[in-house]
Amino acid sequence: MTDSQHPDDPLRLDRQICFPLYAASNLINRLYRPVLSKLGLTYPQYLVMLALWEKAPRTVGALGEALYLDSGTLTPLLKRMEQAGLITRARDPEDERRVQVELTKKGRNLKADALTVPETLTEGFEGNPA
Amino acid sequence: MTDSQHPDDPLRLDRQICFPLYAASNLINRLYRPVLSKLGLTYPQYLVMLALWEKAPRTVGALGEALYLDSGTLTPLLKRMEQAGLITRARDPEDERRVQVELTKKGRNLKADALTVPETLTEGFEGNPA
DNA sequence: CCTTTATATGTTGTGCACAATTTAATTGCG
DNA sequence: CGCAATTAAATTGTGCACAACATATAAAGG
Repeated sequence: MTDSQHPDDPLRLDRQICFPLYAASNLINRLYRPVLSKLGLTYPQYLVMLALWEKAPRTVGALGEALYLDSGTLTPLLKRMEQAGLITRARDPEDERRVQVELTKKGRNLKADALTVPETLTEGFEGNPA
Repeated sequence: MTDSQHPDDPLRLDRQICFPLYAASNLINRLYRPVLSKLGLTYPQYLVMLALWEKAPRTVGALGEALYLDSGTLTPLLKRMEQAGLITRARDPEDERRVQVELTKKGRNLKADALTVPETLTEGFEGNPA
């Protein structure tokens, strides 16, 4: 109906490349949320943990570069993670402008639990009976 | 370096499918923001306008189905668009549970300006000198 | 009728995401 | 040295996005 009325309209929703990307990103967030909440993490917090499990300590700026996020997003997020006892935040004595983010023991130990996350999310795919 | 140390780690950031999707969605938002701000729209508001330019009036629920968003997201967003004079919100007399969202004249007229959005965003691609 | 039950939207609270601005520390450079 | 320019984070304000809950209307069953 819409198609026959406006076949060439560049503003048709089903012509947009970015909309499915936006919708998929929201969907991902919804899928991860119940799984990650068992670990006490949100999706962006989970990404920070992935980055830190690979390499720590890292500065706020280095985390932002890895995750394509700025300090206005990361600072409050990291403060919540510090409150949760997963990380520490400390000014770098070498350069007092920088804040070094380090894993706590609790933060390092969380990786063992996180290992089940990828498979939990792929359950139900590829003929999985669940 | 990370690869040689943890070649099989399923939690490596560069093994995640969802992370590039998340990062791309944020990037899209950043790209659209300056272009859409000239129209007085945010990206989700732009999607609502696309949906309404195709078919209006629509209920809040129908918009949510089209855009994969719930009422907790849409209600305040639609109120801001109503404040901006782009839409009207009115209870459906047929079924008072429903709220019909209709375009105002200003909202309909905005489509002419929005037609430049897709090409503005693709400038710089495909050997475009800009 | 009249009481469930379902449906549609709104409200509240938490947590991003980002632009714009601010603060503070470091680096140049004359 | 002295001071402008740069860099790194933090702050502020706006606007999503969603879960959990609340409200109100409508439909359905006895």
